[in-house]
Amino acid sequence: MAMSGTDPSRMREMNQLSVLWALRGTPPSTVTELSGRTGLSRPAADVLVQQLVTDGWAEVEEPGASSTVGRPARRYRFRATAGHVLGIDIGVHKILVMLCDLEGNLVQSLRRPADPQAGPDARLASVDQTIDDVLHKAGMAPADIWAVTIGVTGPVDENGRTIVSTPLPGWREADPIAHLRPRFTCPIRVENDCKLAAVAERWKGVAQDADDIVYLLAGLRTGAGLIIDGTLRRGHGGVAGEIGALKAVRWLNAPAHLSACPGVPSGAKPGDAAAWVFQAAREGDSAAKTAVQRYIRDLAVGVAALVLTLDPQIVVYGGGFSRSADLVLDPLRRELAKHCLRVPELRASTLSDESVALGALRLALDQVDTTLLGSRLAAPTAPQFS
Amino acid sequence: MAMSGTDPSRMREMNQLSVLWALRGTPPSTVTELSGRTGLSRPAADVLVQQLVTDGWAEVEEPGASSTVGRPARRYRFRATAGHVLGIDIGVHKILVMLCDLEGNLVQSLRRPADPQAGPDARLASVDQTIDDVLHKAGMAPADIWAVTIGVTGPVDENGRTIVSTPLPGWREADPIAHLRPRFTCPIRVENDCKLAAVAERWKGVAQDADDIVYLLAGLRTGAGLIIDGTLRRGHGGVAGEIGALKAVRWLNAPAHLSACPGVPSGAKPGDAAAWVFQAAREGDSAAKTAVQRYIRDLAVGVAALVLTLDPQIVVYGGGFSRSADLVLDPLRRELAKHCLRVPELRASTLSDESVALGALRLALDQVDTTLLGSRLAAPTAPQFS
DNA sequence: GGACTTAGTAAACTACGTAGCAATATCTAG
DNA sequence: CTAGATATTGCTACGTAGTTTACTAAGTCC
Repeated sequence: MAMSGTDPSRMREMNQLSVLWALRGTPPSTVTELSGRTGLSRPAADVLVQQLVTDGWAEVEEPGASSTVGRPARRYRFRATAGHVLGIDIGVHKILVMLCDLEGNLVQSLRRPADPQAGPDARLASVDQTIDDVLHKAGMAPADIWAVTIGVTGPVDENGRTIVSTPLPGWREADPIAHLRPRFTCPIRVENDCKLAAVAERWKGVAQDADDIVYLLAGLRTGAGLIIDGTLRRGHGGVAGEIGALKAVRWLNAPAHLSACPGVPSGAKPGDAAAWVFQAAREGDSAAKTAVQRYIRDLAVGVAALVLTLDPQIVVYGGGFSRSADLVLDPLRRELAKHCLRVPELRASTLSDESVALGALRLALDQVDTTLLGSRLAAPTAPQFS
Repeated sequence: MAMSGTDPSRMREMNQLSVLWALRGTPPSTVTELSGRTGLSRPAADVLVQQLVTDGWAEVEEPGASSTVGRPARRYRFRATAGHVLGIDIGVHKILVMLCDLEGNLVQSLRRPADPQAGPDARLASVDQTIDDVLHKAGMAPADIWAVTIGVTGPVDENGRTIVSTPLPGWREADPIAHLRPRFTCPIRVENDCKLAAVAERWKGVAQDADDIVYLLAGLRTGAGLIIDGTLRRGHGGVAGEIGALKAVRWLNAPAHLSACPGVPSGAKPGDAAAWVFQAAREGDSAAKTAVQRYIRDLAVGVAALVLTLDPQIVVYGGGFSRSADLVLDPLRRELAKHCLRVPELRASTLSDESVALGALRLALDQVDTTLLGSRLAAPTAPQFS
């Protein structure tokens, strides 16, 4: 709560930021609209937005055919293409790189299959290649990128290194930030995939209306991401949400109920096996129904621990298994009712497997917002370092 | 992140607030010091602080014998006695009312024993009496009170009513805010005792340096209060931290290990029994040592669930049993190491059983800060309503 | 008495708000 | 179909508020 004194030039800076924020996320606006949205007078909004245009933050749209009475108004819009950010999902089976502008409009997206056995060097080389392709197709250079966020499985420390365990072979030796640092001058951040998916769900998914969210990444591995008071929570050491590590919470075994179900086609990959069980349960196979029930019962204990701890508004069921949410949501809700004092709303994710990369984009955009548009308005160029 | 436009008069208001915040929590300051602390020029700080004096927010201290070279400076100080707040702990066995000024200096404190069997009406009548006594001894009227916060056991909803269960007989029927509303015009708030104790620990206890805290109220009942990113978290429905409700977390049974210990003097009250067991364990009694060990083992599961979920910086061991922290902390740390990915710092509370009332004071002060000293500077009088 | 610090005051600068006027379009009446 | 009324934008001039800078006066210690 430490406040600091203000002088006229700072006031102007704040008002300029105010106009900039009023410009963002809206259709091209007239000066009068900006004046109304910021609470500033029309002349003030006018000079401020013109300054934004000369600075490169905004663009003018000369009046065309007007639809209403009165002189047609010149319109201004946020120059979202002044900068771009990258969101990267480094998964076991795929690498996904997304590129969007400052308003979050997707510009380019590229997916490459990855060898599950590949070591960190090979995997990072593949990431490099995918980034190159995306930048090339978008006609951009690394210097045009203002922020990069990378999602990986497993807990991540503040330096972007994976700490405990991860299904990516040898990944604990990898240092993705050091690897990318020579190519990018902008901030680079690495974050856990569950946490990024949670962020994506609040940005473009089913949790846009909530500030307290527990996100479940349900698949062959189970994980969680927490958003509290609208902010992604990493915890003091970056391992918030890792309730699955508790022995009483059998998240490691929960998906095993599915692959152990009798009747699964022999030789099926674990992911396919789970899909088969869900489908069989949907068609009435009693063994499959039992397996799903056991899976949900084990899953519910961990969810209940998260819910009892945080009392969130929504629990989002995401990840690979969210395709089978129709089978899971109602029984899970019933299980939660047994454990919890107050059962939160339960929703199924509608984002596909792009959620991690989407969340990475959002975090990169947040980085830009705080660095360039936070309390000081900087020039519209790539910020340096991290 | 919605910013709003500013004009010169608002700028002055902000600067006045800035000076006020620079004045608080420091010894009486000269204008030059204020100027340095706020970043404002000396003349600006001068007129602003003089305005604060005429408004009643600050007091002048005419220069006495100066200790340094140069003309002795007039000093200004925050008028902490402009308003006061009440912090009330309604417990099973006691009622504690504390009164402090706007800087948190304790003015008056009064404790009354309470009948554990007393119903809500009798208990609230006793609260009324204690409030009256405190106000009388301090020479104040209810109108001098700017905020009231009450702590009770059990989960509390946003209207101050106890939701689920509570050891206070019949308390679910009680409506403390409605009861006190006729006497006070200021905001009244009711909060769970664990949450308040957590706040107290960060204010005056062992967790002043941390922003992510799990507070453990360990006694005959076990509870938790969470502070995340420096803010007390209630959860969406006010039941955050109630991990003890999970069946896999046997917090309800954990203290029973102590009272069930063989050798406990028959007829001892549960609290005395626990104290006896701790003392016996300290003296080497093996049965007592086993009982303590079992207690800690059960306690640790719930703590681990909280820690794995939130990854806090510190866990504070508070409540009635914190007197025996010497026996608990090390074994608890070892248990946590078995469960957790990262073991946070474990500290024993040093606040006595005043922690709930202290936390209530702090929350009431926070209320005053946001209402009167938040974004607008109001006149120094009691705020209205809640 | 000199050095150092604070207190108080006047002038200059900056930024916003209001008022007013010209420009540009649509609507309506004859 | 044309001309006036109406409405909205674009722009400039002026007044107000607040801060900074600069300067003078005042008080204490060495």
